[in-house]
Amino acid sequence: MPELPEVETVRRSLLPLVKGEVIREVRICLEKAVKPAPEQFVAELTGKEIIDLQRRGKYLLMVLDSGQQVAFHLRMSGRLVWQVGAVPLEKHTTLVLNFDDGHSLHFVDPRKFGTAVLFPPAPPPAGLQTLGLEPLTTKKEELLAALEQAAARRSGPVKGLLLDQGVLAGLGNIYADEVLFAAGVRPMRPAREVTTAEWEKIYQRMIEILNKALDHRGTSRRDYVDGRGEPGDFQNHLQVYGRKKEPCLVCGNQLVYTRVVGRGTHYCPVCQE
DNA sequence: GAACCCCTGGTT
DNA sequence: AACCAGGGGTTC
Repeated sequence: MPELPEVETVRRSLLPLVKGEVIREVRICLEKAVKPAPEQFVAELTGKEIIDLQRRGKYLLMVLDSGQQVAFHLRMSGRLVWQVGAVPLEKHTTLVLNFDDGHSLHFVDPRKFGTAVLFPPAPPPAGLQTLGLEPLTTKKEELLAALEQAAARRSGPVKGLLLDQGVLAGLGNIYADEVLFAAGVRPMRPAREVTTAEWEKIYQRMIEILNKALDHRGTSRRDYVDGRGEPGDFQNHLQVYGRKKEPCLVCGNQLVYTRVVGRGTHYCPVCQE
């Protein structure tokens, strides 16, 4: 799915479009995508005005004038796209919000993993409550302390720590590989053996890469587009992700593709140790 | 941790 | 036909 830069790009692109819109009609095409159950979901949303869009980790939070929020999670293949006027529903549409002025917001999700949770009355998604620190807005000292502390009580690979949303909110498989390459740290290195100097470097490279990815409006490999349906551009700037067995752009040696914490993982055996 | 699950669709 | 995929929850 969309990782932090993609979800944030969706948020930024949608906010000026949906802010102030009043929900006239809710169409649920996939019942399991929403909470609470469809009847209550529809009843609670209809007539409400969208007053803000926020982001926490990979969650997009739609704030309503009732004080309620809808927590969208796009998972692997979800897209939230703004539409003007009546358009035929795209295949795999799971949810549509139709607004008073004829505009609408379509949730399209081929793999059907994405969710929209209205809370209250539903409880906030568990993953949202236990979310870790925001990479871009947490103070450096605080974030580094949290990373090192988490690393100290963990036996597994450093990549697993960077992907742990309860520690750090928003990195996914693409950016974890990119950050570790830029920092010169192998993804399978035990987290507790990563030195303070290396954490510092991981932190710096992570900030740079996330900001650059935001500048390029995210990475579009397959499904990802922003709220206007526009793809991002950062796929053209990836250093290792998706380049299995191709030459390293820094040293020319062949990149390695392997499996770490169950995820396909790219790294350079020369540049990363 | 690893293995499997939720799904569809693209690639080998 | 088999395997893979940007996520994450559950179960050993």
